[in-house]
Amino acid sequence: MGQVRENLAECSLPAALELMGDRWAFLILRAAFNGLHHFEELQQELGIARNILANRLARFVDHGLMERASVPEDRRKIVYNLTEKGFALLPTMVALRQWGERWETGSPAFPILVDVRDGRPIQQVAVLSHDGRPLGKGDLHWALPGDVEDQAARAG
Amino acid sequence: MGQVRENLAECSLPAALELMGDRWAFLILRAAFNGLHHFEELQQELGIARNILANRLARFVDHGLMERASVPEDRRKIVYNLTEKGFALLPTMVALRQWGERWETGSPAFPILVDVRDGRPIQQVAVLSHDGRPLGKGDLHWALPGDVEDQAARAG
DNA sequence: AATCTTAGTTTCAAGTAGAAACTCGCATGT
DNA sequence: ACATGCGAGTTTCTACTTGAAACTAAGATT
Repeated sequence: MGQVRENLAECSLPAALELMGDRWAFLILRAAFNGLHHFEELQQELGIARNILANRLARFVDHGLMERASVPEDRRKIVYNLTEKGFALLPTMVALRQWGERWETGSPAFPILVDVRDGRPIQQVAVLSHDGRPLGKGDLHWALPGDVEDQAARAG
Repeated sequence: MGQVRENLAECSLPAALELMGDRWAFLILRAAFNGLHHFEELQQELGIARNILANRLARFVDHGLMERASVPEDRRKIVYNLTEKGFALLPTMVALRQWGERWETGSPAFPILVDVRDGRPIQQVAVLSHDGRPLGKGDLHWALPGDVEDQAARAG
């Protein structure tokens, strides 16, 4: 992989990490993916401190990852639902979980994610080239604006 | 997506997050992907406090994400290199960055990652079915051990 | 009316992050 | 050989964050 020393701080990773860069963020997200929508459910399932959970949920709502609505049938209850933006973190979450399975816990944790159509397990999340080849260690390169347009022009 | 309330804590996400669940972990990783291998380089590039950097590097080495070696030509210098395990976090990191580009900073940050062969930008990291279809909100389901083997047997 | 639930907030102790100064082995210039 | 500088940390001390537990305030239940 090439060396690009300029501009490392200007990418969107820091922005993403400001929200997701703590121990609980992905765990709350995963619980939400799994159909937990209420404060008490989340708190008990995760074992997170109540103040921290309240703080994180508020942050998620502020940043548009979740929507907070009260339930009409029982107006004490609040429902937290993932927005499209929140759901868009699924690939990241799955990638991290798969990494953990492969390299930390030593493989297939259950439950596993399957395609609802055929019940088959999903693929490993990978970095793919434009035509779908999986890209590894030596296959990647950082490019600046000019480079990419040149290449696209040459290719197309 | 189905509801699986049992067993949420038994998956590998918490294990992965113990290592990667802080603000700096992915930034250090990314810097390493980008060819920064020395303490001072990392410290200056990231603006991280020296004690925290030292602590994180030690943890990465402990957990086998990086290898620490001293440089023969200048024995003051230490080189930190990603192991296979560390490199295996690339899809997670790229997924998170792409999410940030799409939803936080509002798109194409430079430099971008391209395939070194043809110079073309990489695909969006996605969750794919066994046959390569991208899977979205309603397409996923959590399955327990028995379910999956049944399906595989039925399909194959 | 009394009690229970849900979703928080408050309080305070303990832990972690951050900035700055310090150490220590090694290299370099003279 | 000696002074100076550098690379990779460590120490110290302050400020912020986390976490556990108790508390609160609407709204539901009996």
